[in-house]
Amino acid sequence: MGRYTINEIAEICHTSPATVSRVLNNPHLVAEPLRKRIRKTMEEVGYRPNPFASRLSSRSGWGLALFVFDILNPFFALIVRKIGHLAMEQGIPLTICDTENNEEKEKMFLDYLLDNQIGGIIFGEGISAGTIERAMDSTETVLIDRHLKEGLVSEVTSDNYRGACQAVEYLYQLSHRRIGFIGGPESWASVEERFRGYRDTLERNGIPYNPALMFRGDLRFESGIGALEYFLTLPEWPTAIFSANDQMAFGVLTKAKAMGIDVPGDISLIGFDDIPLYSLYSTRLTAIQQDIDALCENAFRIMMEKLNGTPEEGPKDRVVVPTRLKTGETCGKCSRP
Amino acid sequence: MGRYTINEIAEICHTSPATVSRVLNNPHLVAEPLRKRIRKTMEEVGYRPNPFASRLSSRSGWGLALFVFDILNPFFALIVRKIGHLAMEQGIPLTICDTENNEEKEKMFLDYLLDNQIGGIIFGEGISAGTIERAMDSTETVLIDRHLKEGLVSEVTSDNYRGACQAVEYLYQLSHRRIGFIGGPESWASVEERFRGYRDTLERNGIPYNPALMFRGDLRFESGIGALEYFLTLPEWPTAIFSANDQMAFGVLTKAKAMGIDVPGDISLIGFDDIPLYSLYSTRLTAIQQDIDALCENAFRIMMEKLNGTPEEGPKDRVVVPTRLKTGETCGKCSRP
DNA sequence: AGAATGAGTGAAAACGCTTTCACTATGTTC
DNA sequence: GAACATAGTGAAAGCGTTTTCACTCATTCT
Repeated sequence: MGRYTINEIAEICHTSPATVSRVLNNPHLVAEPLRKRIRKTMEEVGYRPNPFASRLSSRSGWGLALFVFDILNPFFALIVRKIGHLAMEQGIPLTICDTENNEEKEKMFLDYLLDNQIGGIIFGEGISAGTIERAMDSTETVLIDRHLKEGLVSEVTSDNYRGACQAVEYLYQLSHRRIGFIGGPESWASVEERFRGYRDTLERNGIPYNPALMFRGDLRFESGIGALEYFLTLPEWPTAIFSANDQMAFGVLTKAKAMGIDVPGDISLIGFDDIPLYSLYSTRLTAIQQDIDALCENAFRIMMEKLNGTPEEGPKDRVVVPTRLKTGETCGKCSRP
Repeated sequence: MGRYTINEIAEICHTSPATVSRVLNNPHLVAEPLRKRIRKTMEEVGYRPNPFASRLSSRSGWGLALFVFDILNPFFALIVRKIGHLAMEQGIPLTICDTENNEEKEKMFLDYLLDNQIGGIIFGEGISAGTIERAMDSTETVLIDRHLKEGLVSEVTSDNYRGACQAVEYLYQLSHRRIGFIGGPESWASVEERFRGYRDTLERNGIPYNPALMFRGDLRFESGIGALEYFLTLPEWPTAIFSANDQMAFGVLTKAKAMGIDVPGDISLIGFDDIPLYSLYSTRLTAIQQDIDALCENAFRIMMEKLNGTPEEGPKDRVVVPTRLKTGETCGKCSRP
């Protein structure tokens, strides 16, 4: 525990508490030799500033929070893990808010955080716009893999559009022409981007967009199953399916196996995310890989800049992280007309 | 944000800050009418105490932390979620520490938490004894699904021993006599309990324990695969397998399917945990179900009692939560001698 | 009746830090 | 050489609570 106080350090060094405080917060205001002496003493006695006193005095917020809508989803679990480590390295407490896709819970978490003068909040995809906007009024915010009104918020996203293009382009190269798409709720901007990428790439290759080949899921495993069932009711089955995330892709895969449909023999399948956990499955999924570490590092860096830096109100940062194609065993040359 | 201060409330109510503070912390010390008036005013102006001032003044720690060794494991993710909500309901910040099974990281997290005067720490299974003991010296600790030296720490565990007995008893009822067991590292006490339950139940039924039927895994999916491979090298295959957790059981299941071995036709399989997430798989696993909610609620309750209650140093609490058998599709009547 | 008890309250001193202000040496500028 | 910056430092006043201590009335006990 923080045994020593700033006063004791001051006494030992024959200086004043004010100066000691300065070497902590504005080192350049203290002359070199004195600064070194104070630093050394702190080191020796193992001085730790009392965070409560410091916050009370400076009236600034403390700590970060991370909102995710489903911690059981490995994509978010990885984000939680990564941000958790980044925060710890900087000595910043991180509160995880798992909203379970429930606006009521979002509100409770947010109220509670604002009461406690949180320093900043990082929001993941799937959190309602209302909650984010309310947070923005009172604290620093960064969005990770989530898009809100242009230019208003700092956000870090994968290049969802380009990623989707890569996926469809790849299937096109494999001679697929009837490509199904499994999307998500319209409110998820990042997933809508993938849809745009899908549609544009088709059209760029001279294939008109066919709404019958678009199935809206909810990004969960089960909707993958539903999607495949739907596609099989079509007079002409798609020869390939692009799923907006891995979980649904695995729904497709599982259902296909259960029905004796061969992947990629009968249908090719490509996912989005490339979650390492899914190596559990006996079949390695081909997918567009998101660089989760880069996503988190950028979001965290921007947050730190906001917390430390001058509160200049310029245009908000916007970082786009590239994706890459990770080939697995679920895509093959098209075998049907 | 906490706009009003205790002084302003006092002024409005024509009383002193001391009295206002008392209605917050020791309401019984304030006479009824005055107390009501103060409460009403707080309500009206939306008073929120400043947590920093409060902690600074009372010199007590703040917030809780939860250590888990792998947040990608759904069993722990569920614990994180549940404890997260319990904490939020009580208005207590919760820091998640995902140690990734790495003692170095445990140490960093702990140092950091102690520096920041954490109020209490809840440890999950898989955290090293050294870390826990160090924490116990400086802050309140509760163990969840983790056993340490008898009587020293408060702990909440599933009835691992009884659960294992249930599993083996069930297989025995189905006429299985050659039952394999997939265990975990010896250092995981909860898993060792399952082993004890396995062995004792066999012997109670007149079946001598056969070390060849015991395989030590690491609780990960991959070791399930390894376990099955090992069992198949035996001159006589087991007719049933009891896995100390679901993940390894799914390893077995996946490998069995890949090899064309029928479950439960050729081999029956029972797991431990019963994680809902695994409903993903097309086959519903038979498993011993742990009551995660009860585990978390008890652990949290004990922690709250420690934080609020008198610091009496009696024997530590020890809560054991019962398990139940959840039948799926992976166990059947024994078909081989 | 006088003393002793106890409930209810307020004044004031912490808690450990930040920050403003004033002050003293040093340069720097015409 | 007077007027003025500028760097470096300390004194002291907060920040919003909690907590100790002392005080005032009632009430109860001899």
